[in-house]
Amino acid sequence: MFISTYENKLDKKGRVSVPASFRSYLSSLGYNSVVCYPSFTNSSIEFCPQSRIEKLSDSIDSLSPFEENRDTFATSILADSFQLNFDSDGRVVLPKKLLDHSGIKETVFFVGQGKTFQMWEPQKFSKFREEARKKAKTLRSNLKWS
Amino acid sequence: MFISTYENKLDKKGRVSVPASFRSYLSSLGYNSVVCYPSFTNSSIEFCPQSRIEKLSDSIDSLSPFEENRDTFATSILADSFQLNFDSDGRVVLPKKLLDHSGIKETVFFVGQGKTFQMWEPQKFSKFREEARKKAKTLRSNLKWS
DNA sequence: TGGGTTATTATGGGATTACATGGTATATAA
DNA sequence: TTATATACCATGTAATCCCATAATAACCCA
Repeated sequence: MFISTYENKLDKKGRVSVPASFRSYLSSLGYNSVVCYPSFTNSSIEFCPQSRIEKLSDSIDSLSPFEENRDTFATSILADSFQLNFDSDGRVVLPKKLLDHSGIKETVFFVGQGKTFQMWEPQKFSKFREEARKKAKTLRSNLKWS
Repeated sequence: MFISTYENKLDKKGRVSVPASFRSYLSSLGYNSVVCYPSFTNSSIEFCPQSRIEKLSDSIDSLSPFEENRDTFATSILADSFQLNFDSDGRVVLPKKLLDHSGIKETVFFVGQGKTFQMWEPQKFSKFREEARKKAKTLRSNLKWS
C-alpha cells in the first residue's frame, strides 16, 4: 500500500528519490519501475504499478470499437503515460511534460493514495488538501468501511 | 483485542514502547507494524491493524478511477496516515506531525478501543474522559440492552 | 502466606545501517 | 558538441539494531 506523504527534492538533473516505502511496495509486486501520467482532474502526476495500467488498458479495450469514449480514454491515459525506471539509488527522472503539467520546480510532495500515489508541487497540494478536508467531512459517511 | 489503558514514556529519540498486550494482538494478526492517523474529532492519534486501512483503500479503489470524490477520500485519510514499524524491543517512533496534533510531550496514554486503540496526551485524555462521562449519563437510557 | 526466584516488559544508550541527496564519470542520442 | 541517460561513489542525517539495566509482574516452593 502507498500511504503517508513525503517531501523530497529535485536535483539539478531532474532526479527525485521515490520514498523507500513506496519503492519497497512496488518491488513486493515485482516491479523495478512505475508508470505515470498527468492527472485529469488536477495538476498532480499519478503513479501506479504497471499491472494497474494494464488492467485499465484491458477495460478500455473491452469497450466497443465504436464507443465514443474509447479514443478519449486511450488517448488521454495511455498515450500520455510514461514508464520510469529507478536508478540504483531509487530515483527517477521526471519528463519535462510532467514537470510542466504539475508545476514542480524544486520540491516534490509524494502523496499516498492506497493503490496509487501522486506527486505534487507543494503549494498546489496544500490548497488541494484543504479542499479535500472540507469535502471529506461531509462525504465521509458515504464511504463504507467496517 | 485492544483493551485497558497504559501509560508509557517518550524517550529523547521520540520512541515509545507499545504495550505488550497490544503488540501481541497485532502479531497474532500477522503484523509487525501499525497504521495510525490523526483523529478527525479529537486530539488523539488513532491506531489500527494494517488490514483495516487496506479495507478502506479497497473501498476507495472500488470507486471509478474517474470519480471525483476518489482523490478526496484518499487524500484526507490515506495521505495523513503512517505505517509505524516496531523496533526489536517493541517501540515505535512517532512522526512530528502526530506529536503536534496530539500535544504529546513526555508521557503517552494508550487507550484500548477493541479493534483499534488511541494515544493521548494524559491531560487531554482526562478532560475528554470527563466530557464522555457527562454525555454518557444523559445517553445511557438510549442504549438498548436485551 | 510470605519470600525469593524467574520472566517479561519498559527504557536508556552506543553502534550500525538505511536513506536522501549531492557529485563524478561514462555512455547514448540528436 | 550539447543534451540526456545510466552507473557508481561520497556524505550527513535519521532511523533501526543490539545490548544493558531498571521496573514490574508471574511463579514456585517452603
